[in-house]
Amino acid sequence: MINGEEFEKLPTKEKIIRIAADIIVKEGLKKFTAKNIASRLGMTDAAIFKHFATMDDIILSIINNYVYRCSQSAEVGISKGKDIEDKLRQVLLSHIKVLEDTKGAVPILCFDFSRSNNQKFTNILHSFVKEYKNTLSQLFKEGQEKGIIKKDLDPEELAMFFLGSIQAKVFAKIIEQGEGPIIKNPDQFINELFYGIMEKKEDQTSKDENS
Amino acid sequence: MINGEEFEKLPTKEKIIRIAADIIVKEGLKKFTAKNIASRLGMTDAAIFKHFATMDDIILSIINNYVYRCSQSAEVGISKGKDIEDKLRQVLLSHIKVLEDTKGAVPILCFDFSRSNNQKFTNILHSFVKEYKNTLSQLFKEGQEKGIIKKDLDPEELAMFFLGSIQAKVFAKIIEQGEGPIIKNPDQFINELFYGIMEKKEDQTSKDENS
DNA sequence: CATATTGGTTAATATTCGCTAACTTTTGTA
DNA sequence: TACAAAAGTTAGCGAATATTAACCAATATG
Repeated sequence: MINGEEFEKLPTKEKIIRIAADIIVKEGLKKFTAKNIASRLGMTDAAIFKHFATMDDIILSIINNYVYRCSQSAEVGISKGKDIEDKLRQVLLSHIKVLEDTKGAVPILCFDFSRSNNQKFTNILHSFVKEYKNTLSQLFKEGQEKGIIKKDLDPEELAMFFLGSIQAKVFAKIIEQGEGPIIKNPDQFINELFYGIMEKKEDQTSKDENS
Repeated sequence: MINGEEFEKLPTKEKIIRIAADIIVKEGLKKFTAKNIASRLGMTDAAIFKHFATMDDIILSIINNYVYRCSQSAEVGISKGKDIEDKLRQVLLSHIKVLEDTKGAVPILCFDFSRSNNQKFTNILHSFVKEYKNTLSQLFKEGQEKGIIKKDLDPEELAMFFLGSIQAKVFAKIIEQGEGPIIKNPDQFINELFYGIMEKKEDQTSKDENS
């Protein structure tokens, strides 16, 4: 279902979170019910409420869980990177890693809950997107100051373009109901993203962007 | 609500379709109920079933209605365009027009119903995406043959990239809950899409014999 | 004018959902 | 070992949902 051996070892509460996310990702919010979650666990729906007070609490856990991992991955990426371009690359690679790990849950949840009228969810998600956008656009700004990123681009729009491109990949996978990873070749994907925004380096052109 | 004067003149059946689409786009599938639709029309929920046998039939109407417009827009674009690049540009411009007209309904419906387990919906949507993808990738192929599009790019992936980029814009608008158009500057948007894929034109009189 | 159709109502049905209560089993630990 | 807490069960409540039936008013059409 989600992993197999590893999954079985998890405490029920964690299993519920993962199954719930899986249901929302693969079947949509309408199928996110106590009964559906419980049946995948071989339990009755009532047992769910021994672990979560309400169904909304499950959603909150999913959001916090995944949003947290995604935010963390950005910090890790920045600390790992040697220069601006490398930092950006690391942030994106980490992001893609979480993305694959969670099967695209974050963008899908953002999309679904942005349309729910539940203020609690949308607030968390909006501040996540905002924060993440700031992180990226800060890197873009620094890159522009150092002359490696084109100066005529708006950092904020660039950040949304990056987030949007990732969402686009998730979208494509869901539409095509593909089985493999969301982004097949992360390095190539990042190169394509960078292609339009990086200032051309005249010297030492070692272009590895062939497909 | 949707337009005002014009809207009032529509037959109830058409009103139901538009309101239903609006609800799904703005509030998600979970809020798509007979009662919600009816209340916006000042009717009771039972009246809905005088116009549609089942709720699924409403969804089918929405999908067919919007998908048809989207497909048509592609044909119009191709017939309008003078050369490959122009055809592509026209197709995208037409697509964006429908997109704005329907407030992003098509990509959202594709996304939502791809995750519904209703085979009827997904079949229609998948064949739409497939067809639309073919239309675009055919244009890309021709463009590659004529040497105006980079030859190392896979036409099918390119097509999905285009569709994905549009979806990303819809995504961005929903996340940011913006009020204006989904794509503020269509020409600029298309230029950005083209930037990475078009063969650089050094000058008009290149050694290319296809000119 | 007569009347059949259209489009609306209220009331009811079966089903599903979130959630609780009461009870039982499992399990960690004093 | 004793026993309280944790984690399950069944049964059921109240609300919401899709859909239908029975009824009624307007309206198009013969």
